[in-house]
Amino acid sequence: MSIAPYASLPCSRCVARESTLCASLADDDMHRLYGLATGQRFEAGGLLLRQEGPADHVFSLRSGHANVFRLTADGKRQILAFLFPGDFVGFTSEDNYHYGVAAITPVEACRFERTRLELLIEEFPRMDRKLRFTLTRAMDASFELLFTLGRKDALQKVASFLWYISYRQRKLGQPDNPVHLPMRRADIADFMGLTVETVSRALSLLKQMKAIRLRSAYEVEIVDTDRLRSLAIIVAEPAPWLHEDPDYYPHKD
Amino acid sequence: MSIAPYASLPCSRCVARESTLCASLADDDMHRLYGLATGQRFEAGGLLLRQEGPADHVFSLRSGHANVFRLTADGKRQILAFLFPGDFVGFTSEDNYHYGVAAITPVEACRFERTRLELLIEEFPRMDRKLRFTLTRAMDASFELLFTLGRKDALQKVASFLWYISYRQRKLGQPDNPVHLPMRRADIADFMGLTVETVSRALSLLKQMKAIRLRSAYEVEIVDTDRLRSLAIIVAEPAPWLHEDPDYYPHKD
DNA sequence: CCGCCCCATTGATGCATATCAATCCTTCCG
DNA sequence: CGGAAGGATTGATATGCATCAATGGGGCGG
Repeated sequence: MSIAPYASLPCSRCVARESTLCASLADDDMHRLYGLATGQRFEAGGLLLRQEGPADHVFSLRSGHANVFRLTADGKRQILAFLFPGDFVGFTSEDNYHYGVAAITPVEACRFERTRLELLIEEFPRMDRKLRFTLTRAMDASFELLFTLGRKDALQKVASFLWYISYRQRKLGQPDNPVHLPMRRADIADFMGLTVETVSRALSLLKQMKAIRLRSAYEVEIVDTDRLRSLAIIVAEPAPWLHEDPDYYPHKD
Repeated sequence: MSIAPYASLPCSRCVARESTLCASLADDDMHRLYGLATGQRFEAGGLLLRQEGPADHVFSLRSGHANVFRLTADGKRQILAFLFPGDFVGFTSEDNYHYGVAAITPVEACRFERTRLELLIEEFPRMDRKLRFTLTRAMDASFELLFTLGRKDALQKVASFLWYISYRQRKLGQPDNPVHLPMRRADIADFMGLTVETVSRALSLLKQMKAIRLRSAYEVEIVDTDRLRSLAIIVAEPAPWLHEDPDYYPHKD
C-alpha cells in the first residue's frame, strides 16, 4: 500500500482527533479526511464563517476559541455557542448560514468543503452515526441554554456560565478550577442575554459572596464550589408526576 | 414474499410517513420499523416522556400537539419546543431525559424502544443520515429560539411565536392565516420566557395595533402581515464585515 | 339553562436589569 | 516611563416586565 501511514499524518497528534468529525474515521481511513482538509489560521476577531454567506464549509477547531453568533441590523447580538478545541461548526439545513463564527483567540482550524465532505460520508456511513451523536449532544446543550436564557436571573446566568466554562476545561483534560475566560465581558453578556454591566455586577456579587475570587478579569478562582453550583444548577422537580394517572404513561405494554 | 405489502400498513396513510424517522426507510422496508412501533394515545395533559426518567424510548407524533419542557423544583418551567404531527422526540445523549414531553391536545403517537431502534438503524445506515439532517434542522430552530429568548422584547417574542405557529401550519399543508393555537397562554409564556400576563398584554397590543384580530383566545387572524413580520423577524446585519480584513476570511484558497 | 370553574384579560405596583455616565485598571506603544 | 485607548467596574436613574390583585368570559356539568 502506498497510502500515507497514519502516524505520519498531523491528525495523529491533533487534539481534535478524538472528537466529532475526526473521530468518526478509523486510523487507516484518516488520510481520506485529511485530504479534504485545508488548514487555516485566524487572528482574534477573524471570521471563520460569515453570517448570511453561502453555507458551503465546515470547520473543525484544532486550537483556540471561537464564538457562534447572530447579529442584527439594529446592532443586537446573541452568542449561540462558544467553541473549544475539538468542536466543529458549520452544518446547517439552510443554504446560507444564519450565524457567523468569529475567533476570540488565535485559532487553528481545518476547513472542509461541505459537498466533498458529504461524499466522503456517503462512502463511510459510520460518520453519519458519529455526527448524529454529536448533534444530539449539541441539542442537549442547546436545551440547557434555552432554560438558562428563559428562566434564570442574572446571578444564576453568570454562575451557570462559569460552571459551564469550568466543565469545558475539564472535558479538555485541563484543571477545572482556576477558570480561564478567553472571552470578554461583552461576549459573556451576549451569550447570557444580559449587558456588560450586569455581568460585571454579578461577578462582583459572587466575589462578595465569597463564591469566587478574581485573579484577573480573565482568571476566576472558584472558592465555594457548592455555592456556585447551587446558583448554576437549578434542580429538577424531585418527585415528578407522582399523582399522575399511570395510564398516561404506560411504561410497559 | 410473505411480508406485509406496504399498502396494507397503517404507515402508508400516516401523516408522519413523510417526515423524520419514518421517511428514512423505503416502502419495502417500512414493515421493519412498523414492527417496532407501539401505537399510543394520550389525553391532553398526558405524559409521553417523564423528565429524569430513563431515556429508553423515542416517539413519533401521528396527530395532536405536545410540548417538550423542563421543570424545576422551585416551580419554574421552560418549554423547549412544541411538537406537531410528524415530529419525533426522545433522542438524547444522556441516560435520563433532562426534559419531559406532555400532550397539550389528545395525541396519537408511535413509541419505539431506543435499543431496538438503534439496531434497526445499524441495519439501515440511511436512517442515520436522515436523522442527522433532522437534527441539523432542529439545531437551526434552536438557534433561532436562543436569539429570540436572549435578545427580543416581549412584543417581538409574541409576534415571533405567532409567526412560528403560522409557519408550522403551512408546513403541514394547512392554511397559514387563521393561526390556531393548541396551547394556552401559560405555555406560550413558558416558551418565550415571559409570564401569562405579559403574553396577554402583548396580544392585546398587537390587536390594538391592528396587526392581528382575536376570533377567540385560541384563534388568531393575522391582519397586517408586514407589521407582524417586522416585529417577529429581526433582519440580519445587511452588509456585514464590509471593512473586515479579507485575510480573515480567505474564502478561496 | 344556569352556575361554577378555569383561564384570559386588565389594572396597580414593585423590582430586576437596562441604560446612561463616570472612574478605574491594564495593556500597549511611543 | 508616560500617556492614550479599550475594556471593566461602579454608581445613578429609567423602564420593561414580573408580581399582586381584581374582573371578565367561555365551556362544561349538573
